[in-house]
Formats: sequence, C-alpha cells, structure tokens
Amino acid sequence: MSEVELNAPQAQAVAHRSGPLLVFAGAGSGKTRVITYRIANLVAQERVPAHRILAVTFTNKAAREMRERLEGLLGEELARRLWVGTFHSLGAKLLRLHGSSIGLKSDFAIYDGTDQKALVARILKDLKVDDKRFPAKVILGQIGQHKQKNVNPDDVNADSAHLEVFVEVWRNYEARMRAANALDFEDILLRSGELLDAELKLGVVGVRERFDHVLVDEFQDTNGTQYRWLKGLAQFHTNLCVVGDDDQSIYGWRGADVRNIQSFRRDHPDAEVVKLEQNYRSTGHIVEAALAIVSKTAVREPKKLWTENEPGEPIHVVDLADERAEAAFALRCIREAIEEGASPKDFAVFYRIHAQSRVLEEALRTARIAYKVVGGMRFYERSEIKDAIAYLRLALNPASDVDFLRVVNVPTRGIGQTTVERLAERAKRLGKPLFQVIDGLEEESSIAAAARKKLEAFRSLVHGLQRSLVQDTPSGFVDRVLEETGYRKALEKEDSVEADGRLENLEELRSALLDFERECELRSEPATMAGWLENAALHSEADAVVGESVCLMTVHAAKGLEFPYVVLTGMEEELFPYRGLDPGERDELDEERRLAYVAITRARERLVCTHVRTRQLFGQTRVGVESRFLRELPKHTVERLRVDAYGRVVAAAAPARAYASSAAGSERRVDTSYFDDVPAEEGGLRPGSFVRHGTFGLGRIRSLERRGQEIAAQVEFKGLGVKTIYARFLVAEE
DNA sequence: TGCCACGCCCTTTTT
DNA sequence: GGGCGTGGCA
Repeated sequence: MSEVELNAPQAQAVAHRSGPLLVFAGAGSGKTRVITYRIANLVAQERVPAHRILAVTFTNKAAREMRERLEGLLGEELARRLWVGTFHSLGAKLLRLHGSSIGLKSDFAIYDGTDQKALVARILKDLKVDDKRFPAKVILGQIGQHKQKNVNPDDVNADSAHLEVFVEVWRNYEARMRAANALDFEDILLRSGELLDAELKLGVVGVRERFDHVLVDEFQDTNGTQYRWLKGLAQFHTNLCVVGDDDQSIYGWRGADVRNIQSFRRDHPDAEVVKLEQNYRSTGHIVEAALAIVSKTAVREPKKLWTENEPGEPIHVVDLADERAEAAFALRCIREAIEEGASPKDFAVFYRIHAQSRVLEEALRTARIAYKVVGGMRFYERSEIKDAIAYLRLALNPASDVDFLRVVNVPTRGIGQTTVERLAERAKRLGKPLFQVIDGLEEESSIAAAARKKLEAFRSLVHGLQRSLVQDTPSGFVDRVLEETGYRKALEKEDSVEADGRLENLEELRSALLDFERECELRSEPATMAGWLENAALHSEADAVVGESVCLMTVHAAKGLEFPYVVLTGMEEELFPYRGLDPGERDELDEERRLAYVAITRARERLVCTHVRTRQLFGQTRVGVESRFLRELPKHTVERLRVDAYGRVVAAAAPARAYASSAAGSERRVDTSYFDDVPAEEGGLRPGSFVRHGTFGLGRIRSLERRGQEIAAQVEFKGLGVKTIYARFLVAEE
C-alpha cells in the first residue's frame, strides 16, 4: 500500500467532516494511518486549529507514536499544538489548569495501584477490619467498579453487614485521598467530568469549549468512566470520532466494556459507520485462520477480514512432548530463520501467562540469543524506586500518609510497628496526617521517649529535605534524598547482588531525572520535582526500544504490535483458552477467542503454534490437550508437525490437498525444511532408551519400525510386558 | 527488630 | 516454581 493512497473506506473515514463517526478497524487494516490522516486532514484541509483537536489513546506509547506520525504529516510546529495523550494524562492536564473551579488544588498527587493498596491496607488496619474477609485487592476492585459506574458510597444500599463494612472502608478511602490531596486514576477522569458539569452550571466558557474534535483510539477498551468523559467533552459539537475493533476487545476483565460501541450508536443514531476490513499485514492463510477463530464469538459486529496478500506458508501446528521440547523447538525456528538472514528482532514468542516464560528464557539464554521479556516487573513498581519516590512525594507533601508509612522506617531507623500504630491512633484522634502529629508527641504517654526522639529525627530529616527541594535540581534532589536518608548507604552495606541491582535502578532513576531536566530546558520550562512526579505517576516503564532481541511476551502485551515471525506457545485447553480456578460466569471463552485472534494477527509471514502433551506449571504436571482454537483452524491453512523431545521433527502430516493446489506456483518453504539435517526415522527414540507413556508409565524401547507416516515402538514396561506403541504417545525419559 | 522457614496461591494489566 | 505474607525465634 503506498503511503498516500487510501482505499475507499479509509478515505471515507479520513474525509468525514463533522458529527459522530464510528470506525471498525480490523487487525492490520491501517487504523493508525486512518486516525492520523484524519487529524492531519482536519488541520490542513478543514482548517481546524490544531489546539482544538483532542486525540485520546490508552497508553503513553500509543500517544507518542501518534504524535510522531503527526509530526511527520503536519510538521513539528503544528503537531505540538494538538492535544494528544492518554485519557489520564489529558484529564490530569485539564484538572491542573481548571481544577480550582471544583475546589481541587492544582498540585494534587496521583496514586497508582500500589499506593491505593497500601492506603486500603492501612484503613483496614485502623478500622480493625479482618483483611482475610476483606482483602485490600478485592475492596479496591469493588471501589473501582463502583466508580466506573458513577456510583458514590452514598448510593450503595448497605443492606448487609458485609456491605456496611465495605462502604465504611470506601468512605475512609475517599476521605484520606482528599486529605492527602491525591487522586487515583479513576478520580482523574471522574473529577474532570465534574469539572465539565460545574462549568456548565456556572455557564462559564471552559473545557467543553476548548475542543472542536475529539478522536479516540482503541475505543473497544474504554470503560464506563472513560465513555462518559468523552461524551462530556464532545457534548456540544458531537464531533466525536471513535476507532476500534470489537474483535480485539481483550480487557473486559479490567473494566473495558465493548458495549460502549453499542452505546455510541444509541447515543449517536446519526453516526456514520465505516468498516475497515482489508488487512495489509499478514499472509492470506494467517488472515483466514484468524477470522475463522474470531467468527465463532457469540456476540460480534459482523465483519469479514480479508486480504489481497499471497496465501503464504501454511501455519505450522506442532505437537511436542513438554514445555522444554517446546522451548527447544521455538529456539530451532528462530535459529533457522536467523541463518536465513532474519534478525532476532523479527521474532516474537507469545504465551498466555507469564509463568510460561521461564523455560523459554532458559533456552534462549543457553543458546546466547538476545531476548527481551516485555512486561514483567515495571520500573516504577520496583520497591527501591517506589521508596525513592515516596521520599520525594513526602518532601513535597508531608500530609501524604501512604508515603509516610512507606518510608518512615526505610532504611530501618528503629521506628517499629508499635510506634507507628500509636502514632496512627493519635492521628486518627486528632484528625490530622501522621506527619503532623509528631508535633506535640510528648503529651502522648503511650509513646516512649526513645521512640519519640526517633520520630522527631525523622521529622527533621523530612524538613531538611523540604528546604533543599527549593534549591536543588530534581536529579540533585534525588541524590540528596538517597544520601541523607541513608538509603544508598544501607544498600551499599548490604553488598549483595540484589542490592547492586537496586543501586543500579536508582542510578537509572537519577538519569531519568537528568533526561527530564534536559527536556524541560529544551522547552524552556522549569524542571520541577512536582512536574516530574506527575510524569512518573502517569508513565509506566519507558517502553524501552526492543533493539535487536527476540521478544517474549504475553498475548495481551502483543496487542498493537506486529512481527514477521511469531511462535505462539502453549496452545492447550485450560491454558489457552485459559481456565482459572473458578469457571467464571462472563463470556470468558469469547474473550479468549478474541485473544487468539489478536495473537494470530500479529504475525506477518510465518506463524508457528505449539502445544505439548505434558506441561509443568505452578509446580504441577498437567496433561495437555490441543487447544480447540487450533482444531478450529481451516484445514488448508495448516500443516501439522510432530516433534520429539529433542526438537526434531518425527513426522509431518501430508499437506492438505487444498493448500497444495492453491499455493501451486507461489514460492514457499516446504514442511520439514526447518530440519533437513535430521532423519525423521530416528525421532530421538532409539532401542534401549527409556520412555514414558501416559497410561503404562516408564518403559524401555526394544525396537522401532516405520508404519506409513508413523513410527511404532516395541516397548517393555515394567510388570506389563512388551507393547507396541506409536512413538507419538511416548515421551523420551532422560 | 530482623531473619528465616513455612505455607499459600497462582491470568491477562494500563493509567 | 516462586513471590509474598505470616509467625516463630534469636
């Protein structure tokens, strides 16, 4: 597809001038192009002032990419005036500018999930609520759900003891957030929504009038609050353009509501609807396979993804002994492709859950192939970084109890649990933040003089930091914090591998601040600690560029990405589709199906799907049954391979006739070409070697023979005599 | 107060 | 398998 040419539906979406627009954008259909072209078109052709266009994404990465593209189309100057960002960064920006009209101080802090959890845990303790019956995680989940439905604690009909407790905890949570001048992620949207209402009531020209066009990417991922937020912003002009794909809705479990697409239609009956169904990314087989799987979802907007691309190679479905064989096989695929001239970065290995990554990592590490695990522990979630940030926030706002509690005894300075407990009682009694009630502690008979001295020393420490806050640069300030709190010294003293890692991370934090300072200088803005903290709260890991490495990631993390070669592992029932402990009442199978659709459509040229007979997971051995999703793949798009415990192909099912004829003439790699060097007959099993069978257990091979496509083995099982077993039912025992 | 052993429980995750 | 919280002990 040339860079300027748009197909008819794309052009239609781009040229749509005003009023509501709903774009269904299938995987690989050029969605990003449409949205960026549309914005560019509004600015360049329709003469909409750039600063009156608001474009919303879910992740900072997506926002950055969109901005970069727009810079390319419009030039830096114009692109910079556009409002491009995540729901939360844009919401926070509006609140910092206009929040005073709803009584919000502009220097509010933003609490992330960890902060929230710490706060709830604290409240449970203070209210003496059993955290077994009311786990902080569950409470937070419920608070979030209610907030998403725009429900207040007052609205909850607390008709059970259980609910009563919940509501009380929730009220406390809100009160303490207010006292700490903090907002959680949901609050950012709720409060900026309130702002709109307040302005409407006051009749002031405000946020609503700021924008002429609102555009939303990944609309299927919006939750209730986000949808209401959008509606509020676009209520007057209804120039609301939403782009999404219900087939890629994979975040239902965290509140995303695909039904917002239906709500959009209901709320805007006049909306123009455009469907982008042509895929430009993948081979014909891949597109066909993906569509076959997602078509079976119970509820979905009718769409038919298609492509003009060549059918390409068949999708390889590989049957393996266990997860180690699976890893070895993935490794072989990667090596083969690298020998052919591919780069490691062309490869991605997907899995359903993180726990699957370990074995894959081991295989790649041993083979000295550069890899990167996407996701996992995020930088700002590491404890040392959170500690440092807690100090920074405490210096800015000593009323923040969550931060106080986090670092009051880090590194240990003899302020134990009992002392903190008593201080908390005093704070509760006086209705003041913890930090403040260190003042006048001598009147507190329950707190010993020694403990009081330590608390007072801590108070001086924080006061000292507050004073330097004014004069230091942010990076200098972090340095000072690490020094004066003794944090760095404590880690140096520990002198362990972990401590070294933490010191490195803190160094990384400092360089992040240096970057921030440099950036501010470029924009001739003052580099303040508060400014950076906002940045840190809203940005997760600086989505490091992946470089020359093979990417390992969950299927969720893969959304929005594409790779020439993909290995999709763990395609077994119970694992993918995943079955948790409780069967789950939501249409989880549908979401798993969409997840499989996302996984498959990431691959451009070559897709290998693996499944295993047995898998060690969570310390248990599970018996694997091939995933229904693989069985649903159209036969002619698939070629099945069977591989032994050593990663060698034992047998390849004959390519389906339909495929062989349809692909005639087109250049392609054929079936077992990964393994030309391996005589299939051997299959890793040889007379004398030990094997395991699902029913008969451990046995020893007496002889092997070929029977058509199959290898049959004479196996002697202890106490059971000799049996003839097809090799595919045997697992080599080491 | 700090360390360690033990048991528990286990999806997916952005802001 | 392993991260995390708890509870017992030095």
